[in-house]
Amino acid sequence: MNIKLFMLDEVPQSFDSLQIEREVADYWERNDIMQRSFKMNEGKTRFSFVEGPPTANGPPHIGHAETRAMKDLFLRYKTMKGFYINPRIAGWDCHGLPVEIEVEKRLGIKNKAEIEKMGLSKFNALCKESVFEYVKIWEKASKRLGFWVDYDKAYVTMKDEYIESVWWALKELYKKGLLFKDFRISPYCPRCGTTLSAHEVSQGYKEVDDVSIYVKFKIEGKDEYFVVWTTTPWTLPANEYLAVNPNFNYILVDYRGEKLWIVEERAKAVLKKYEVLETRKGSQLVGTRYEQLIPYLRVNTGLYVVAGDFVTKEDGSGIVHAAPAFGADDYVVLKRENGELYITVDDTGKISLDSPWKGMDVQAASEKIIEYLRESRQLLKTENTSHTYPFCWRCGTRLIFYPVESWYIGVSKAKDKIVEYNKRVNWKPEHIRDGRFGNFLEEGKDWALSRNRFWGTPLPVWTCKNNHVFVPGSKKELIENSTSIPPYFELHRPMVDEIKVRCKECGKEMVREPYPIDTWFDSGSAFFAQFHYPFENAELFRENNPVDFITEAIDQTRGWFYSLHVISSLVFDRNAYKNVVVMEFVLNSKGEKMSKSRGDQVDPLVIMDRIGTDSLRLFFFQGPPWKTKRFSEEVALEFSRKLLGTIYNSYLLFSTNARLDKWLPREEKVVSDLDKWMLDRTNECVSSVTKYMNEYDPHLAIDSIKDLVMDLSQWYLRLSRDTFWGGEITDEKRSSYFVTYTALTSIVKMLAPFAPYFSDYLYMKMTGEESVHLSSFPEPAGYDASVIEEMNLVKELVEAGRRIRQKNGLILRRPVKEIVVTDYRYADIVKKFGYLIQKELNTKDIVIGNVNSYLKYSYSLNRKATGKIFGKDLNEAAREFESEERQNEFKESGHTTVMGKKITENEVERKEVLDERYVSDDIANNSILIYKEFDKSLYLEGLAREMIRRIQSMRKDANLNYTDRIYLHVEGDEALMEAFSSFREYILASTQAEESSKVNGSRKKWDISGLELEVSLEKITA
RNA sequence: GGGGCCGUAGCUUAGACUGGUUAGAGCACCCGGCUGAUAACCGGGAGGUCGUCGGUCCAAAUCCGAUCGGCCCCA
Repeated sequence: MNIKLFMLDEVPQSFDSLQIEREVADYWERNDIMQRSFKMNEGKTRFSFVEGPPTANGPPHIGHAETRAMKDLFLRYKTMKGFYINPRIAGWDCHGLPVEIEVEKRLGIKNKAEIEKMGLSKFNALCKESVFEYVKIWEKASKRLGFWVDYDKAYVTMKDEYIESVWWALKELYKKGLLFKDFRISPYCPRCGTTLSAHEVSQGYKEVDDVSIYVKFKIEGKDEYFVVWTTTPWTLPANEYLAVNPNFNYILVDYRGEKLWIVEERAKAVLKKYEVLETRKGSQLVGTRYEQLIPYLRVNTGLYVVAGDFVTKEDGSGIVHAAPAFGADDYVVLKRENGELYITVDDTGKISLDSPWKGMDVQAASEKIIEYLRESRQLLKTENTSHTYPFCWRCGTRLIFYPVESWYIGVSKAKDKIVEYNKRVNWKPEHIRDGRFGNFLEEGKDWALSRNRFWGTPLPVWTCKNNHVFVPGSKKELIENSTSIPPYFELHRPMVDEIKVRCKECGKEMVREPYPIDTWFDSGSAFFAQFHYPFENAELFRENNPVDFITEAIDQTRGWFYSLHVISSLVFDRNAYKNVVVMEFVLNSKGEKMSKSRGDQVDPLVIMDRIGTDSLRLFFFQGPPWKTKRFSEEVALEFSRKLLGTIYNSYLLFSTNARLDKWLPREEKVVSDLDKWMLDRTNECVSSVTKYMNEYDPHLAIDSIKDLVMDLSQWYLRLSRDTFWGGEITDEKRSSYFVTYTALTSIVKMLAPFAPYFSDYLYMKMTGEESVHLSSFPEPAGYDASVIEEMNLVKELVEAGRRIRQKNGLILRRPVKEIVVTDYRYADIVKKFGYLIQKELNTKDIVIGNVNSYLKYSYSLNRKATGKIFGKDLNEAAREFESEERQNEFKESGHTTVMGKKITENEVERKEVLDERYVSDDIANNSILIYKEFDKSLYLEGLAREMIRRIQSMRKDANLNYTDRIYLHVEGDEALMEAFSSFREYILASTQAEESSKVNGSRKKWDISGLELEVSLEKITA
């Protein structure tokens, strides 16, 4: 053990965590401790981490504080374990809709047209500016929280270098055939000319009454019809397929002379009266060809029945019309059937198909189409339906589903790989892997990458009129292929849009596809793009890939965790990360999500001002990270007061005494079994904390630390106080100081990642070293588990003794003659720790005995067996049998005579009764017996202790210091005076008193179990 | 509509994967103790239909099924 010669430093009597935090923060700042901790393991084994970049479009809330505390916890821990973490930097997510909306709000504008009007250049400049407005607040809160990462070297997703790395990845995907253009059927506002995000759509649902219709599709070459239901007649001209559920039963019915197919369960509701001709499974109808309902569109594909699991029998006819351009399910069918896409409506919501309805708005066209169908006798019936339908949240226009071109990442093509790699990730908690995350991966949906917006990483795709494609994988590649290049440009719109490329295949001019990409692709590239890989830092990237550890809240399962995983699987053919801790949300004290609208979001900075950073952090580490936590200041304070306050007090007690003895920390010979235990117990704790931290179970680690602190304070120090305040410094004292010192320094070090301010404060006080964060984590050492087991038995024994005393009115103050231990498990520990048990239980002796020596047996008549013998005299007989004479006779000979009848074992029940001089209780069940009778000497000693207690109480009331001496005079009942004279020396020494007949100080009368006592005392001055 | 997590004392929770003495702690509460850690410390007590119902089993907080409530993700 390497300990610096250093006098333990004093701490104030009262514990002020806020003051400590201020002092330590200031000290860190002045001495550059953070940067030095970053560098201290340079060249050693790496541990890698990536910060999940927040979009700083508002101030951080308490949930952000939790994730940042969790990240910091493991970074500090790994650093103390000797790992080198580089990069250890912040990161900021800069692009995307949230930023645009923030700017729109500020400008008071609300649609794309207005942005285009003001100019992209100006708008994007504002976005860029806006990003960093909140970063300062985030930095301040993060630093205060003790989240130690390098803020000056933060990666920033809007920098050209970062974007270039993203472009490189996209080019890799393109080369693998995993980046392609396709249609996406999106909610679309024809008036605003824009698609809406899921979030926007969900804001605009309204209850509406619509006309829905049932129409008849004629089967080719037969006089039979499919009954089809729709609420959007304007899509009928674009019909390409009919879908049935292969598992449902469909019936052919005779309905007013016509033969109609409909799903069995809906026939009654739709047709009322009919005759069933035939029943078939949906699967048997698949492939049936039918005639086009409305003949204006020339279709080359389709016009047959397909199977679709999405078909239900809740409403409609169980046969669904599919117009692939206007429905997501319909489009899936088209893809599967490999059909052609027909778009019969233009992007302003007007019919574009050459037909009587051309130029009409889709709603108006629907009415005309219904008329057309009625006239052509294809309409079966109409119905009024009330349902919820989405409207544009900005302008109130009814949304339609409309095909929008989008670039995709071919996730579905590589699904197996993605699913496979997920199995190698260590998820905390484990169920996320196969549950929420695994299920999502199984869906294997292609990733729609492009966005119809402005502020984002530009999609690096140029196309020409002949649909040839050029994807530059770097700035250089773009410049080399461009026909004209501005003198200065950056990889953002609109500058990048101005760059034109000549097509290598046809020589035509190529222009950039106008989209920026999904921001999740930006952040999901962080594990390589933060290095500007592959253009720079290739070695550093390799050393940090896959990343050892990431953690974020659970909303990132389909966000960042997903984008990292997919990008890494597709681009690098390996995992992005090895260990991921998924955190649940922080809720308010009622268990509800905190929200801006409720106004109960709490500002972490305000909380830290009030309860201190260490308290806030400790709150987060209670209970598993993956469990929701209800935040309350009271709960946070309670936990930290209990833990940190106890450690502080322990140090105060220890240092006060050690300083008086001028003890300097050094290794000492361990002399007592109690000391040995404390060391073993500390080592045991170090082992388990290390294990828990390595397994990413921080809550178990902090629990273990807390248990150790309690063992130190409530058991070890309590029992060692006598040793501490002996006069001279002895071997026992040295041993005890050394053990306490070892335990306390271990605790403080283990606690350092959890409560960095407090730990460093005490660490410096007790070691004189620079910082706990520049020190190393305690190494797990061997320990003797049997010693710990033994001490648990000692505790159990002492606890039982106290309990039995209390229950039997044997207050601890009065010594008892003996305690008998009858359980063999206790035999060894009584030999070893008997002195300790004796002291704790205030007994003159402790002995091991056989329980049978302390039990007596009493016998009573077995009433069932003897009822017939004695009849109505049974009660009298029983009384006689219980007399001493009969009992003795029975015990000696095994039989006796009662009321002239012979009684043997068969007529008797035996009961165990504890010797009446001893007591035990139900829980101890005679394994521990306390002798409850007092002889005169014990009685007097007890009275002496009673008197001491009263005198001490009066000393305290008189605000005397424990070194102050007093004059003392006592008067009272005879027994008390006898006790006083018998134990005079003991009483006077304990109370720092001299006897005096004339005392002018405080005077008080006491009642000690009915005995009167009058005490007078007075401080001796000078 | 689909999926996931959670529900144990007034509050914070352990135990659940792997069923087995009396469901274990801490805070608060009540009673008591200690009085050289004193605005600290120690002990005891009270407080639990383990959300509810059903099943499996000799035995269920634990496994299975349903159901109610909370939270989240997706449609």
